[in-house]
Amino acid sequence: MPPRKNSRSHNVTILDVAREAGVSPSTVSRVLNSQDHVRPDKRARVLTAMTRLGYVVNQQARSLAGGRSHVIGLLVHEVGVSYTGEIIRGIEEELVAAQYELMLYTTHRRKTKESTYVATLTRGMTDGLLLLLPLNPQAYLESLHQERFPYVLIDHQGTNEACPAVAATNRRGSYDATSYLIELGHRRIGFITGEMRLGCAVDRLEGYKAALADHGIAFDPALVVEGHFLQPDGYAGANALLALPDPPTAIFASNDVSAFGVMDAVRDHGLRIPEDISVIGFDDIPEAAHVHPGLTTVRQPLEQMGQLATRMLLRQIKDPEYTGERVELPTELVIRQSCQPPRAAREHTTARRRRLKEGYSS
Amino acid sequence: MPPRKNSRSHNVTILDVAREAGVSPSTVSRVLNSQDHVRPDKRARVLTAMTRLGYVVNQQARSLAGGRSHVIGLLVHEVGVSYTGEIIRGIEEELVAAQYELMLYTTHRRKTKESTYVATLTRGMTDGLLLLLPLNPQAYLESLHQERFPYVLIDHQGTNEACPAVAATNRRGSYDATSYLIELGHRRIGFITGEMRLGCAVDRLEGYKAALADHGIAFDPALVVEGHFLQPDGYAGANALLALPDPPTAIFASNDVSAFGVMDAVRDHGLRIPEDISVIGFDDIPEAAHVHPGLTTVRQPLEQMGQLATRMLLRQIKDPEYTGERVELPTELVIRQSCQPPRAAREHTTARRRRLKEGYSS
DNA sequence: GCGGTAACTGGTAGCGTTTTCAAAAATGTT
DNA sequence: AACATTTTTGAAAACGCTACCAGTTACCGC
Repeated sequence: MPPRKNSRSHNVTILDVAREAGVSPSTVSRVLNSQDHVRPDKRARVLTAMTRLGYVVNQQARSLAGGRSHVIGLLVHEVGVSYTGEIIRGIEEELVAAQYELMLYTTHRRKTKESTYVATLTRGMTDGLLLLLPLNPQAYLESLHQERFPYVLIDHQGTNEACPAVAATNRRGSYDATSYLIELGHRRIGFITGEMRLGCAVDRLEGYKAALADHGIAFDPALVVEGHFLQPDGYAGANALLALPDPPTAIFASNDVSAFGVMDAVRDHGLRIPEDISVIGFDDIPEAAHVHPGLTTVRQPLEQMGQLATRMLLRQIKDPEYTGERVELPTELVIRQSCQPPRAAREHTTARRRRLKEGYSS
Repeated sequence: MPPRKNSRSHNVTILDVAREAGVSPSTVSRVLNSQDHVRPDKRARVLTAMTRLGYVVNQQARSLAGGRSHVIGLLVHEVGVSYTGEIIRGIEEELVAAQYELMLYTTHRRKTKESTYVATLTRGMTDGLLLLLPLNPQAYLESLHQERFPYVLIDHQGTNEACPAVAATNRRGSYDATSYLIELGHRRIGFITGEMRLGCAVDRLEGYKAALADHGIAFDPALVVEGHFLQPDGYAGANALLALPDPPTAIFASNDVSAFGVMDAVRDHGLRIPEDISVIGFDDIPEAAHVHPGLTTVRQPLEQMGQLATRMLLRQIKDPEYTGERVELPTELVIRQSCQPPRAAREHTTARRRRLKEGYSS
């Protein structure tokens, strides 16, 4: 007697479909995988039989039999931030079109040996892996590579150029934002870095420096504060910058979330945005448009990045010969209301002094 | 000749482990599933053989053979908001302990017939389903129920009391928050609702009304503005409330995100929080603590809710007899800096008038 | 020591697919 | 009409594991 999974009634299998349609299981399988070499009339018979019986393919069996599992894995550090959400949206869009499912792996929870970890991911469960902004991917990247397991990095500047990856033009975006502030007339521009272990954070700092240099403005290390892409970092950083003897007239935060922290700090000092201090961010997460004043920021095409990465991964899965390359998507300066030219030197200082005093006394 | 999956070398299976350890495949399987009835020495031999060979279990085969798939599905409306993120964190914690994996399904992307959809979910891929704040779950809830497929609702007030679900004491939390404001001395309290198709939003409005009634304050429909849990809703709602001839002295937003919108609007009116207007939220997402002033809010134990739901689901999977019940976790008022007593009537109005004028003129 | 029970162990038949491989049918060619 | 191709088809063997069924061994009380 065949063991039943549960007490549940017998699942309909391709055998049932085959019987119903009067063909062999092989033919049903061929129809399922939309292969050629099936006569149109039989294909139609199979299709109707499938709908009549309410057949649903069993992925487990399919993948065990040597097919693909039709699942890809997403390795992500933190879910629940807009940045991740936007990218996942892009991934899902592409996946649903390709009839693939998404397996979520969060890195912070893992304590097992990396090697085993990758093996687990690799073995059967998924056909490929998307690595979203990994902090230290060297460990598994190597195993992945030598196992020739399909993967794509998202938003990571690998040391290895050969890695299939998609990212945004971080350096360029940062350069543009800084130039924009300079062209508005700002000369002292504060900068709050991101998590400097991440290549994108380094690139953004470099873009800032390059823009300064190209416009003949000396780089002042006092204007750079280290952060980690978090709101409190922006808050603390801005506080430090505003306490400077000669504070900046604009602050560039390495991502929108920390820019929100900056905005809070600026307001806590009794200063107004953009009248007293201009603030600019990076990412263009949805909140940037919802905040008041609207945050001027550098748009990363997050959703598009997710889509592209997924397409690259799926292509790798289909065609083992294809090894994706590194792609950079263009950033774009999104101008909202959080920046304006600084006040003329004299008027500026007096007005700010007055306002600072007011702010502190309240 | 056995067909090879790829050109990859032969995967190590339990047969290899069995040979290496000098036992039968059955014994290896028993060790894998940590069943009893295996002598310690053999178990040890198997374990060492497994590590020596670098064995990794093949989940597909395992589940196909009638075991569990060791995967649960999470049906979620929107990923990338803190609310979801916190809950997922809780889910993951529980899952990693139980050696389960997480499959992510986002609802918005689906256009297929519900019935097929559930069947797909049900068939093989996952052992159970977590439904996070589903908008209209009736469709699949029914099929799920009659298929006796394990599932747990998170943060949803089903019409059916029998549904296994975990939620927070929304009504009570809202009652507490409103009472707190009343006890501070507020009499006119604005309320911004959440998405009213969701039970939790309805409950929160009810809690607000109940607190008002219990304190002998007449309910004024003019003070209630409908929102959908989004930041712009809070902004627009607060603007509407502040434009009232007799504006509220405090605003209660149905979730933190819309409370942030309220804070923006209040500031745009040149008013200060909490001196001129008190603001209170609901959820206690991480940002609530990072914003300035810190947002007083009603804490939902989101992470804990995720954990509990997962535990309930896993228990259902293990024990088909067990049908989870509805559980409500207690909310807690988290007092930060965004509320204070309203100014005494006279001083209050003059001060606000002055400030309003200032705000508008700038 | 002996039957009886309980703890172990191995053999093997599936689970539902895909994938050869070869046979059968259809098509084209002279 | 006979032959050479090319499409279509079906049978059957995996894929790696679990679950059932016997068969072994170990333990216990007499």
